Amino acid sequence: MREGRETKDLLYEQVARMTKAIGSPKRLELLELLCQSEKRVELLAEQAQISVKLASAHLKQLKLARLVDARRDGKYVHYRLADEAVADIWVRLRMLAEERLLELQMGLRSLAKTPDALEPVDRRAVFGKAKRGEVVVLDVRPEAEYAAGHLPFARSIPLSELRRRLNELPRSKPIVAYCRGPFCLLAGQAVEVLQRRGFRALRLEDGVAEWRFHGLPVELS
Amino acid sequence: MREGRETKDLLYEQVARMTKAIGSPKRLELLELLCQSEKRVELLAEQAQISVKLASAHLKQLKLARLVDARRDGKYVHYRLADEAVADIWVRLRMLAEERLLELQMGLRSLAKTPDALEPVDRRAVFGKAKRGEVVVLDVRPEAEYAAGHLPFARSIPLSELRRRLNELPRSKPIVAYCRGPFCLLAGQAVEVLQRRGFRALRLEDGVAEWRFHGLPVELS
DNA sequence: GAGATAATCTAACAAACGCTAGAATGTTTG
DNA sequence: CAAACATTCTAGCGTTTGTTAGATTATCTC
Repeated sequence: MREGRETKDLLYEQVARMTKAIGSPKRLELLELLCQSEKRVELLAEQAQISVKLASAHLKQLKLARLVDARRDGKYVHYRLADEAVADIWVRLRMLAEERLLELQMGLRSLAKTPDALEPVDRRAVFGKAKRGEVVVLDVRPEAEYAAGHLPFARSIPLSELRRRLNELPRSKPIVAYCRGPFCLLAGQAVEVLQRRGFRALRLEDGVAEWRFHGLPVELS
Repeated sequence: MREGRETKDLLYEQVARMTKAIGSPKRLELLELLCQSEKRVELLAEQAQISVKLASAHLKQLKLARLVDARRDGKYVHYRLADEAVADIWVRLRMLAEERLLELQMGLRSLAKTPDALEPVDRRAVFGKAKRGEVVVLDVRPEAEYAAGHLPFARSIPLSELRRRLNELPRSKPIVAYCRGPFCLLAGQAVEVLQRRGFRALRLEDGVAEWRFHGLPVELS
């Protein structure tokens, strides 16, 4: 069975090819961004804080590994995840790393500037309270991402507009802000702004990918 | 928020570190082997058909990424998966690659020598039939792997002993053979042997990791 | 058709990786 | 304590990868 080894090598080789494509910091960030909504290269580059050229190169690799698809629209090229399962794998890899890598846990802790860390907001409880109107769920991502999918009962106020639009928010209820997920800074900054103005605000670490992952509904619009 | 970028980079960096460790053909093969049972370096090297030195180097990387743990026992070092979730990720990555990479599908097809490929044996149906004694489920992996976990109602006859022990098998019922999973050659070879001797035999592509993954029970003993 | 814009391709280089072979370590066994 | 064995460490190699910068392609707009 000498021929078997070669086929076997080919099989693992293919899985490795795909996994390697996932396994780069920038490409993981790009995938996370694509979990929010489909985007053009330039926007991806800006949001991942890399050059357009580099973004393009990374996206090419992701496409070669069949993790994303590209679609041309005039002079723009829009990229999107090739499969729901890619978002799922991203969330799983991140969770496994969070659970097992100390350095990651420390990094996350340093993101939560209010070192309370206490009561990691429970997503099902939030869902219930949002449904009954006991809290306001606030999506602080750019509006296009909100439109592509958001938590049920969530309102959209992008972080960039938050200071201008504080009057839309109630002081009577707690505000639960979320963004792209645990690695994203937007919700943390939003909570900071809100708390400084005297709102009762806290962060939900989930993004839509995490919400979906845990079997909770996600709304389009 | 200049400091935010650095922390963010660190976070993706960590997930990438772990993912990179998974993303190598040999290390994937080693992980798959470790999904079966804990093993010593020498055995892993032999089963993955690489040198002990190389196996040791790869295992070191897996350990550094906290994907596996090592335990010294006399002059041997036993490696095992650090977490159930690692097996789960392996199965998921493999399934995603199977679904999306053409080269992989072709490779798999060339493994199934009987190009029937028809009726990909349904695992739940097998479970039911095995329970009712309508089929014999046969585990053809080495005995130690069987002992560390096997499908319910499965009997163990390692491939290496199969020719000698054919008399233990009934000719009246279908025999369903399985091994380490879709990439493993053992079950295919067993089926070939059995069919040539006039048994009704077919292959179940699952291994215990796939079985577990799909929420079916796995027995110890 | 000229100029502007979005994205990709090419070339180049340093850094990281996969693999091999030789030396070294730790443990058991006589 | 010496010999045998399992495993790891070190050094070296060719290859692949991440990144940048310059040239190129495709599309839109005037």
